[in-house]
Amino acid sequence: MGVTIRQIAEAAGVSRGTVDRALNNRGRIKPEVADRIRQIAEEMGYKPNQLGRALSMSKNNIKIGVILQAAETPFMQCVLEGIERAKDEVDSLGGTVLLCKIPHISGRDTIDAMEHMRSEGVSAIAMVPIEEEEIKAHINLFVEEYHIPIVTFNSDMEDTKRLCFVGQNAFQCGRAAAGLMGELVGGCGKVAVISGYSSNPSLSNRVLGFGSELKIKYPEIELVGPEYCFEDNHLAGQATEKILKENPDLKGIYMTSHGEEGVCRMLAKYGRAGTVKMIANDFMGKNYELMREGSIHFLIGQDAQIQGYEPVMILFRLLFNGEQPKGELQYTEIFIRNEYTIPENL
Amino acid sequence: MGVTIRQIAEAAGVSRGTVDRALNNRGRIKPEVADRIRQIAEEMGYKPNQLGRALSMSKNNIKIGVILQAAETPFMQCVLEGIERAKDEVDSLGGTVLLCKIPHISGRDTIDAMEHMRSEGVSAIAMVPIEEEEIKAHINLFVEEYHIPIVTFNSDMEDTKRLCFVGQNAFQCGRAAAGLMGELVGGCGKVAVISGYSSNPSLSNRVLGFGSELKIKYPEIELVGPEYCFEDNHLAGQATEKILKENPDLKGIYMTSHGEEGVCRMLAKYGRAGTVKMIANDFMGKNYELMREGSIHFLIGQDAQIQGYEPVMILFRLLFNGEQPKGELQYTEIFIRNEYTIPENL
DNA sequence: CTGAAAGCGCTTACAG
DNA sequence: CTGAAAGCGCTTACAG
Repeated sequence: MGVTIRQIAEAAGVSRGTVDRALNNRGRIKPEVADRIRQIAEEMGYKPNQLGRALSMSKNNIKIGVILQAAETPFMQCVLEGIERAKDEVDSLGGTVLLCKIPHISGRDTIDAMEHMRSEGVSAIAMVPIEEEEIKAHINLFVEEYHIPIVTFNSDMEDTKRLCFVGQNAFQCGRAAAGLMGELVGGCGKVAVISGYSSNPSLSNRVLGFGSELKIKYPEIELVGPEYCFEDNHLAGQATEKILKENPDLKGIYMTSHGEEGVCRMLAKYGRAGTVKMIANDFMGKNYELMREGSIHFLIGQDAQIQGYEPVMILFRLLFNGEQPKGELQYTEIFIRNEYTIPENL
Repeated sequence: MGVTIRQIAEAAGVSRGTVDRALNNRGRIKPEVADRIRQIAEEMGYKPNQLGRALSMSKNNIKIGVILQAAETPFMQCVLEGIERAKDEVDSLGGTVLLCKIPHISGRDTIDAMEHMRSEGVSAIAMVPIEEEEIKAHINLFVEEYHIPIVTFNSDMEDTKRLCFVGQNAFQCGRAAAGLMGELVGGCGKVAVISGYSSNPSLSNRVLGFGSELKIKYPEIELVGPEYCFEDNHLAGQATEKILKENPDLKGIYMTSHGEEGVCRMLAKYGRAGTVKMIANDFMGKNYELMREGSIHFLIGQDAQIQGYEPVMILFRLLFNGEQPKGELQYTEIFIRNEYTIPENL
């Protein structure tokens, strides 16, 4: 066990309260005394016990709000697991997490949720933002007027006063896919991209990263598409069929969004599953299965749980210890998996 | 804030001590009373506050010993960071971690360290074992006679009474490399393996996994080697030269151990860097650099920090909460990285 | 079998 | 500017 505040108090011949004031710069203490106490603490190798600290501070009840968008999707379900993990941790440290799940995507609901959280007295908010001016203004309002710090996750909102962002670097994700695809097809031939929505910034950035890196590193690869499938298997299948018909010599497909199953089914129908190299995103749905059977060659993914866990913990550490986040952009790791590196518990 | 033991005591009309006895099955309580209290706790949604628990239990001072082997190597330095992280966490929860670094590899020193830890009164040990009968016997002695649970990490010691193992599944790691190599070389041609020591089980398992999976999935690939380089760059270069001379049509090299730089230098000398596809292990030394410059195509690695962190925390959770580890073999994730997925802080 | 009390290390009004 | 005391939620001897 370490040195305690009581031992320092005894060594310095003062009360514990005085030691506390000295060590935590709370003022209302004679500077010389404070200096002397700090020195003694230093000499004795004092390290504050977080347990005592947390228990004693749990009266203050740090309350953190979380707003999740599109909460029904499989990906967000994983993010949710991370949020729950953070919630348990915060709970066990005497804080509270207030969670608001918005089933689909709604700017109106988001603003309502923010206001609700404010009325509940949260001291900070972690949220998935939406590209709307009103939301942007609201984030700035909360941060500047109400002094409620905000962390964005999953999607960023760059030109706001948000504290930081936790999520994937989608452009880099696309580049990683390009690096893989280039090697898979031997650096030449036709490669197609199928994406979800042209309006979704994450997906667009994957497309952009993929295309630009192919052009730089594998100039002999010809890019087909992007086609859009609206994250729908049937439409993804149709897009695949169209691509296959127009490009019988197709060597690879990069799928930025959901709809993988539709693509694989169509490839199978044309007897091309496994020979057309396929790279997809995220470790959800049937993706592992499709990889095991050889239709998908690589999966690129993110640790969805971390996206839920970190934003909450960043805010907790800020409120509890005054610890600032490490950086404004906290990109999650980009995982590459092949059929041999599928985690066992799935 | 959650429900407290005091609220339950009031609701049940008993003392807090009685609630504690009921909820933690400490006995010395009338069964009916215990049942009723448990039911009330359930109804009120009681979740014990870890903070109060930990603070109160910090009198007992849980002490965990860690024995690190070959502590001077870069890999173990990363493992060490994980140990330090766990140590901080354990400290802040009122426990103690006693660390013993053995600079090289020594069975004698390992046993001395174990005895030292016992004399210091540790309640559990996390250690890197060595393939020696004496160590094996000592592990069993500690577990069975002294009731000091032991977790092995990095290397396992399967036929002992150790609680569990945290580390890489080396065979699977080799298979993952085979899957990558197969795609890199287009499923045919000559591929070589260079390893470190034939006596090291982890390295041998990588070689085995690589070879066996190539045979199954890419029967048209011809395997050259393994050659051994004793983790030395110069010897690795010589091995590479020999392989290149004997196999001018070589398409790929899988390097199971250190010595990557020597291989890459020799490939460059023969003008084959980048065209001979190379896969190496671990995110240390110059590996990222070699990947950025295109000499290494994929790196397979493990989260070294986790190997230090988890064993300590597994033991802490066991001693503090009575929580059993999830399984006997806790394989760390096998990471695949290409030049686009190099973490930013490196 | 049960309760009252002390204690873990820290923070925080309150009194002076 | 400083101290004495109460309290955070739990556990643990001790007394009965």
